Amino acid sequence: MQRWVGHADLDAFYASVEQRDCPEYRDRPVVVGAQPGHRGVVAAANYRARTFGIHSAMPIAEAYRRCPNAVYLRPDMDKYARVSREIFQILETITPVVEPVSVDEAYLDLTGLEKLIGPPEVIGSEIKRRILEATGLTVSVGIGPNRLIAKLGSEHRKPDGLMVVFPDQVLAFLAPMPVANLRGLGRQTQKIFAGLGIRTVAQLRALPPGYLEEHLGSRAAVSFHNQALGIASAEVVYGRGRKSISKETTFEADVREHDILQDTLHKLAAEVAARARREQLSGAVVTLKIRFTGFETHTRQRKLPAPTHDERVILREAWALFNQGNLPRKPVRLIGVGISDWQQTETEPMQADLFDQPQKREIDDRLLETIDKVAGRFGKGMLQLGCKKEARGRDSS
DNA sequence: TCTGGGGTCCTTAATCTA
DNA sequence: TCTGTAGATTAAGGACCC
Repeated sequence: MQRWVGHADLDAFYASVEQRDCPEYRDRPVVVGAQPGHRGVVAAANYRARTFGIHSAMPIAEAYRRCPNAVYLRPDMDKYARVSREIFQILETITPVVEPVSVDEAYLDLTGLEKLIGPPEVIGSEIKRRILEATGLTVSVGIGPNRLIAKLGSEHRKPDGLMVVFPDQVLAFLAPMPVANLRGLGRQTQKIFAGLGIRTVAQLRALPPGYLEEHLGSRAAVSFHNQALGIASAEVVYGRGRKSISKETTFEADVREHDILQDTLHKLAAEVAARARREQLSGAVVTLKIRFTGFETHTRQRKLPAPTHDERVILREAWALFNQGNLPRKPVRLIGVGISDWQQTETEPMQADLFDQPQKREIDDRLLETIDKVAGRFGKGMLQLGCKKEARGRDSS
């Protein structure tokens, strides 16, 4: 059976949501990101703003220079997350196998849907129609025999595009593309390719095997060589879990004072811990990220004897990493903290700040009551089976 | 010149362990 | 018991993505 992978990518997502919600922004350049006059970059720019040369990751001061008349908005991440959830629900009406990449992007396994919905173009149109009708937002869709082709397809016809690449069209589709379009090829690698005089995928494909390896190492060489031939994974992973939670902040002006740094770290640790508790995750590795004056960035991490989602533990470890003595003594531009390396705890520690003693007793009593009922109904064997299944981790359970 | 925030994955080196 | 070594784990940094 022919494998079909879809890639759906919302157009200028943050800016489009703001424009949809505020009709007076229609026909105006909209830039979502930092406020002009502050430190920060562009998170999203609508297509009108892009005609001024504004693009995401551009310093906000530069964007303002190019277009002082644009609408400048701070991101409203909660709102985008709500819209995103709505969109993912719509995607799941097409296929249950949806792999989110970010808030505005997902891969879909469309294999075998031809009999149900129709040929790939019809499936793509249906995705676009359902999202537009329900949310008022446009999406670009690429469909191809694997993830790479699907992704390049959705990029190819942006905005509001639909592109289907059949297996026998893959090589011709890729050939004229700039190598910069390939996955995992950023600024550094582009410099190397430019130095070698390679601009297009066709040129890359024509290189003798081994040549790339000398300049990029074996792993990257194999990856780019395969991509040039259109060879990539067609696997779409449903419900891929996150691997870390982190929170960081850049100061308006660089900071020397330890009390400000510690206070900030405390707030960040509390947010990380709260998010971890909400998602029922405990991490055994705490990471401190710190950026000094001059953009010099360091990370320090430490593995804990037991996983945690307790802000006090996260703060204590992060502060200890900061004071280890192996970091420069310079003013701090950015500070951040994260946890990772999820591990199943035998018994989740109950948060002292969430429940008082009588509440804890009540919860314990009700828990024991429930266990008795379940054990009575299904027998101990079933109860143990349930516990084991749970212990395998939240993804599999 | 100016470079946010939240992530993933890879490479390399040091350290631990069998 | 000592020593050398291979493989696993940990830690740090960097490239890349959205």
